[in-house]
Amino acid sequence: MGLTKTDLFTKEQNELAVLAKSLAHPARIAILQYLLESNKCINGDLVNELGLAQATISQHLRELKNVGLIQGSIEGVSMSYCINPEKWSSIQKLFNGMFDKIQNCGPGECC
Amino acid sequence: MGLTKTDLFTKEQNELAVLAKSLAHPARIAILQYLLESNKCINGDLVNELGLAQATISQHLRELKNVGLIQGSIEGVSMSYCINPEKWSSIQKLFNGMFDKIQNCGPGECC
DNA sequence: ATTAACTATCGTAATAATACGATAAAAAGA
DNA sequence: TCTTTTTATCGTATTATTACGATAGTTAAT
Repeated sequence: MGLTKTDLFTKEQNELAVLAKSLAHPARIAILQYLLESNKCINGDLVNELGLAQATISQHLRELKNVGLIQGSIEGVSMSYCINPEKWSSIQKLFNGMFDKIQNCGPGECC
Repeated sequence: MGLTKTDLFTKEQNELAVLAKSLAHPARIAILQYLLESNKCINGDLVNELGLAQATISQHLRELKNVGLIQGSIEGVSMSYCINPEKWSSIQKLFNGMFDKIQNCGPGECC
């Protein structure tokens, strides 16, 4: 046990969950917000900004990169990260596709 | 270690992360989608629908209830759950507040 | 009063996530 | 070449999540 039973769910449900998980930590939210403000950032910036250890920041950056929300390119001795605009737009559509499904209830239909 | 350092982040960052975490499991996505379709549901419906044990479903329902995304009312012997429309709308605004912050980059500004 | 139906909680095993020190690796500059 | 700067990865301790059986509690029906 303790293992998510992925095969019980649809592809969309798993995809939404994986993307939500990538946002499910305040450090990763902070990284994304920093990127949205500055357009690019390097690991070292974030170490100063967030107050977490360099190894921890690198780990969070990798998770965001794994789901495709950010991308990185080598810039001399450092690494430049930025938002992947296509993926960013697609995650927004995916979430809103769910959010928009709300319907108002008839009498006695809701709780 | 292993403990998220909540105090390093803003209230908004922590709030976004907590809400994202509540969506970070396919079973909870499935529960919400089922609620969006049917307007209400009971634990037993979901046990049949999802194929997880009753105790597991109940645990997921509790997490969604804890963040306020759903609410429940007693209906005879069973429990009727439904989406909390106010919270649903507020989470959508919160996420879109972040999603919408993307800006297009000038030349050489991105990676 | 007993039974049936349904849900919540407890206890617990298995797995995942978080954080960081230590170390490796790669590029730039002295 | 050697040092400096920067990032990634490994190893690991701690905490959190997931899943489920067992059990208790509640309401409705018999």
